[in-house]
Amino acid sequence: MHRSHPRTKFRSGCPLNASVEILGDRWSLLIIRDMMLRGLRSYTQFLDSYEHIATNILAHRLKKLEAYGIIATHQDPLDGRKLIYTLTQKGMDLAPILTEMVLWAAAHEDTQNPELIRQIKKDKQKFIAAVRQKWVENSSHTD
Amino acid sequence: MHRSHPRTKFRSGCPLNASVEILGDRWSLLIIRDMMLRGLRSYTQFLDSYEHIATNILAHRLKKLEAYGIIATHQDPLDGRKLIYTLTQKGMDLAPILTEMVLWAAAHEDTQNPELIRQIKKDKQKFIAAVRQKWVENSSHTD
DNA sequence: TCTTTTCACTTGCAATTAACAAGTGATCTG
DNA sequence: CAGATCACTTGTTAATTGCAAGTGAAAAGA
Repeated sequence: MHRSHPRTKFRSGCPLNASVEILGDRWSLLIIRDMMLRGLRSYTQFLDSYEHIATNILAHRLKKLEAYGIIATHQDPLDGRKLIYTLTQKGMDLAPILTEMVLWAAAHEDTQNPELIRQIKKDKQKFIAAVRQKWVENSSHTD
Repeated sequence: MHRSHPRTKFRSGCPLNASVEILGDRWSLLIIRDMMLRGLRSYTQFLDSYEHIATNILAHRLKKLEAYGIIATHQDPLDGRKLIYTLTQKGMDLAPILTEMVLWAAAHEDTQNPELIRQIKKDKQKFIAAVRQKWVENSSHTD
């Protein structure tokens, strides 16, 4: 493991295509949401999240996200069984994408969490800054 | 066809989850990019695009995007064989998401199209406004 | 007019990926 | 030291994707 980068090249050089190849599936962004907005950090926490990802898919996605440098894995110093997953800087830089995706769905689909939407609409940049600040405070970013 | 909405409900009420369920695959956003940034409007044009989508997948994606109200389909008045695919307002509202995805990949992956990236970085809002203006001018939005 | 080409697909099949259920080994807790 | 918890792995089945070929309607060319 701990490949710094996957071996396959992208289908094209288009930056949007790169994003789609890295993030374009039904689970990756939800794992990142759980880390970024809900502060989740462990395998079982992700398993127990709203949408109920299958355990083998979760394992694969965590490996992929780590391979792309979006998350980092550390051992819990207090519990030898536990692993702690954290967002890297690259992972935190996904905040604007998640934010825009929340706004789009809130505007065009029937969704919940009006408080989150209200907060983002009120001041988008402030929201992103607050999320980033929380990450700076909580993380041991040795990555 | 022409269902106004797919019958299945989302896995959760989270707005990000809705976006992921609608857009989270390896092709949808690329079709939207081709329409939004490259002005493509027909089936064969999408087939011939950079990443070479398979024809059956393209047909499925177009149906899905239409079912979600992201694109609209019209007959070409000058050619009975041709169908013209256009973005709806809901589809145009994806511009900020695409823009942020381009910026993220440009910052963290090895990508091409530096001119596009320069333009977006220079003034993001102006870029989005220009894309939207082009759509207003070119589209027959009877949707 | 009649053949060929273009257009938007569909169909069939193989390969890949996702989802579900159960199990594993290391570690911790009571 | 028994049972629970942790982060997974290992089957197996279902669904999706990708590839190649084909189809029917409409247009263009000879």
